[in-house]
Amino acid sequence: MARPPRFDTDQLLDAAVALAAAGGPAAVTMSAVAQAVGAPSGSVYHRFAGRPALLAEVWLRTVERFQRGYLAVLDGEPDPHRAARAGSRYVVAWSRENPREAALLLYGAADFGRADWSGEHTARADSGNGRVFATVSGLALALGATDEQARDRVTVALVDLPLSVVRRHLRAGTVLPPHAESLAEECTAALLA
Amino acid sequence: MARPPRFDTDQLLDAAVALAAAGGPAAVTMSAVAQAVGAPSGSVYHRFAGRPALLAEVWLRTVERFQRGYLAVLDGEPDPHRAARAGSRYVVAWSRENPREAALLLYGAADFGRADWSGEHTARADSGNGRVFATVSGLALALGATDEQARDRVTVALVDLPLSVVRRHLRAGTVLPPHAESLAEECTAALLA
DNA sequence: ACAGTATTGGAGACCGCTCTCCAATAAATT
DNA sequence: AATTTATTGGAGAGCGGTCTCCAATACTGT
Repeated sequence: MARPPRFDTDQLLDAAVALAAAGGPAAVTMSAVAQAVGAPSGSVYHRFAGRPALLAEVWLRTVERFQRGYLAVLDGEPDPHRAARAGSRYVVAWSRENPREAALLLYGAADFGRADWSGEHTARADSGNGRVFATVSGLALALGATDEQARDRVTVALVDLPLSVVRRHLRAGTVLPPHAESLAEECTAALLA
Repeated sequence: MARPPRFDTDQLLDAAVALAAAGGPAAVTMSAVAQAVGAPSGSVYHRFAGRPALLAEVWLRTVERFQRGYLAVLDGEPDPHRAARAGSRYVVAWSRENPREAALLLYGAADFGRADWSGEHTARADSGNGRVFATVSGLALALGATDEQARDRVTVALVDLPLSVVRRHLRAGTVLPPHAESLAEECTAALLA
């Protein structure tokens, strides 16, 4: 019924991921993506309404891919301490397997122009964040964290700390050391003890 | 001997800090800085050789201001455990007092165009990082960290973890909760126990 | 074979940013 | 008062990025 596409959406987003990992969100321009896959700029604008839409899609695809596996790990383990350790380890392992996409996540949605996103895109972002927040809150409750500081501590242990372990390596573009998974797991366990 | 300056270097750098805190490194353009202080673009180019030089100066001034106090705290306390706790607390307290400059430090030198810096600027950056690295290494030794994983754990406890505590609040532009200092201190202590 | 349609391919207007250049200006020195 | 010098003030060229627009294209269903 129509001419088959030579450049599909995922191919363009893959190029955008590579550009962002190498040069930050600012390097993700419509022309750079077009040039990276050898497409004319018209093809890029055919799939994305504009640069904000492209940035939103590349951010959301990446963060949703990560969250899917992360939530599966946290929900798949009934014991909260073991769930926390597995989650921490998962963050590092996922970053090792997907270094370019992990480098993206070290930035924030704001760096990807969240202020210019459409309502649908911001809603998708909020929805994903809400699911993670709910799961972490449930885990914090199971761990007996009642006051705000204790809940913040669980958040640090589950989310921020494993990201810290990988941050310096990803930013430098070097591979993660072999012991990174166990380091993150031990640190998380130490915070929850 | 000459006409007195209406716009001095620190004034321009202050404007650059505000712009970076609000919109990231990409928002720090020569014209934006000029417009922020009401100066013509010529005045900005009179003080900075170009955009890379401006970005280098704003990054280095900020990171050096932070490191000065941080190293003083770490070196001022002979007991390594107490030094670590004090350092962790200092990171949070400094961020509370200097939210815009702290928001800068959440980015990396690479985001401020380190690749385009002059030799002098990269040398300054390396020198500061080297001093911090030396101090943290000395502290790790005093804490009995022998293998690489143990030393990484000290680095996480001293540097990455307190930064994680403040990251989400700074990125969101909200004030740090009152218990942030003690949260960071307790987490650091837990990792070093 | 034919018509319909999504997609390509690229030209070009528009805009903001970088950087250069130079005359005008205002203090300090003699 | 004359001279010197750092700085201001702003105009404008050049460049790269965004976005629009439209003809050409290549495939699908009938």
